[in-house]
Amino acid sequence: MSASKPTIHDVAARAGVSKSLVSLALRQSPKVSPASRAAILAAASELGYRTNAAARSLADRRSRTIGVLVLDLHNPIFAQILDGVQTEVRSHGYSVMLVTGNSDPATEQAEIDKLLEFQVEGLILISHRMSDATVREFAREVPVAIITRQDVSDTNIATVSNDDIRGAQLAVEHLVRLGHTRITHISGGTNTVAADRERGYRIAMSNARLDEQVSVVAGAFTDMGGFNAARTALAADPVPTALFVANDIAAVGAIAAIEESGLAVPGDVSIIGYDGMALGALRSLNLTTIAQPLTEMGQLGARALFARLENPDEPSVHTAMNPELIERGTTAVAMQ
Amino acid sequence: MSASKPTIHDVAARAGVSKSLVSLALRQSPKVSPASRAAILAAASELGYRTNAAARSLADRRSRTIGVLVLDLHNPIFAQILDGVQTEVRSHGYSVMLVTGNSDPATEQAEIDKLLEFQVEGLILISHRMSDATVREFAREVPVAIITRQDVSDTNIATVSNDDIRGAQLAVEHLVRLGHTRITHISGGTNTVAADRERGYRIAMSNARLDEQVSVVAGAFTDMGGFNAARTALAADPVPTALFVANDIAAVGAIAAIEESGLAVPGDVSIIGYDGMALGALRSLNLTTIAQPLTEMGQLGARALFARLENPDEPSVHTAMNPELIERGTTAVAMQ
DNA sequence: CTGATCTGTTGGAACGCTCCAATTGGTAGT
DNA sequence: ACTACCAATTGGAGCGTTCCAACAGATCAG
Repeated sequence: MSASKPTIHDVAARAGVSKSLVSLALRQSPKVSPASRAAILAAASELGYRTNAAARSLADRRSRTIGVLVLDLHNPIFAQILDGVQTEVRSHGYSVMLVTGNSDPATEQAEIDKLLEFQVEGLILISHRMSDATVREFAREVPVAIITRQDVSDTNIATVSNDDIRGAQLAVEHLVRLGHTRITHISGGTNTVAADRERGYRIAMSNARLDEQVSVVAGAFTDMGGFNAARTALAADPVPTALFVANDIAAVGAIAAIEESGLAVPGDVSIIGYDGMALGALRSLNLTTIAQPLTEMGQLGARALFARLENPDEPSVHTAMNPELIERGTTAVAMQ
Repeated sequence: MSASKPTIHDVAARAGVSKSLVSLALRQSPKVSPASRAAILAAASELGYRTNAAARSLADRRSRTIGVLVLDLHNPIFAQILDGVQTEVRSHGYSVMLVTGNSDPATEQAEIDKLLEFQVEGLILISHRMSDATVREFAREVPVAIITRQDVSDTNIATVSNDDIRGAQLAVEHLVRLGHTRITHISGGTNTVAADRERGYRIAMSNARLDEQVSVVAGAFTDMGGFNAARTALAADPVPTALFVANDIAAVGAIAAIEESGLAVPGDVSIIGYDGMALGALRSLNLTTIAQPLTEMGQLGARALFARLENPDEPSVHTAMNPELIERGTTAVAMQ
């Protein structure tokens, strides 16, 4: 009856059995007699016993835990991806240890170092800002799955992504079909996803023989990033008639900038985003976008990780999902 | 040179010292000679050594980790609160272990059980759906801080909240000032926060001698919850001229419902939300709301937890922040 | 009634670390 | 030269588990 937490020994003493039998009973071993089992369970609950995960993972040499890094909790699309990840991880009897590095590479790396110290058995990166070399370094210690990236190739890294280049082309093609020519791209910064989307924009513009209209304004994957970049874009002469914004959150910011400048969406300026975030579907936003199957991607990422965890010889898979145009209310036929 | 992870022994062998000295050196003890320190650091990095957190926390009998439960990652206000929590926790040299129970009490409880097995030294609940009894049970094991609730009183539970009743009154008073009388409340469900906001609504309506106009439609703290409830509210005859929606996310959904029914915001119907989420500030939403100092609340919650961690005799504090009206574009003078 | 087999149970070793008391080799004070 | 002290280092015990080999006690075949 010490003041500190009860251990397996305390339970054993109270139930009148050995610590080994308690250990067995607590893990539902079939070789414990019903009588002992009942006594042990009763003793455990009377004492408020809780198994010490640190001790267990030490003795067991496995933590049954997956580390998950999320780029940015402020963007709700990551919650959607996380839904898929959590479901899958839990179904395998593992726990998720979730961290975020606030889009900062150094913080991300520090957080992952911590996860590794906690002996996570695998790592899922839901977007990140670290260098490929850094990620490969981690992949030497545990299997890694990257969601939202397909460019890293390594035997111990699985990826799930959508084809951002193709998706961006879909966006531009949609605008071109509506008669737009002055289509400005608001980029998502200097990361690889943003780079791919910009590249898709350039390819599509070129395909449409609009090379001379190509115009890219540096933005970011945040609402303020989209807001500020849209302001810059609107200062151009002539004003663009359409904006392809690198992601949905930034697109919401861009809409704000347009409306603030006295122009209407989509009357004066059409807007198309990227991601397919749930919020964009609401009629008050009603955002035309290129959607990725977010939750499914989360699930597939986790599944790919467990495939390697269960069979380390299996090669890492790289899954590419199809981006899909969702036409809603922020794009319309070009005015002139 | 075994295949598995290097331990402190491997480092010791390689550096030609004892494991104890390695342990000391790795924890920056001043009593290690510069020469030994250098040799040890070199050996550690050559081997790719990483300290095993499970072993450390077992031996140390402390994990230097705080468990954080978030109600719902889909609502970006929790990311704002989390920012404050993370900053504060890190500044104390602790790590955050983040989980979410998807607004489901049973899942929340299971996740917290896991956190406790990992020997977290404290618990921060950023909103939750568990019963007070359950939370008190946890509080018997570790100090707890609840953010966004003030009703639980227990020596081992600190709370940080805003005065939801007062905030709701502010919202209604604002609408009344604008000349509204048919003010419908869209509630946030059956949790205590929603109950307080509804109570504030009723008090304010009564104070304004609008008892007969009181009308509450059951909603939820989600965009779809707000959307569906607003539809119901708009089916009333006469149609309300203003909606006080229980939180911002639901308010965004409510705006969608209003616009879909052919009415204008704020021309036909005024809307005011609650929370002060960052997204609402964008001109495209431009949501009038009652704001809480979210990030600050996160920080204060964590700070209150550490106060008790560092000095267990200190009584738990209950901090109430002031809610504040932020008048933006979704509320206007009543039409008639 | 004996030996084999099975069921339930047990103590000890190990997991990788930290802490502590003890030890070594100087260096300084008298 | 002897004690005293200090700085640097060490082995061992212990943290709360799990695993394993070993062991009692029943049961059963011959």
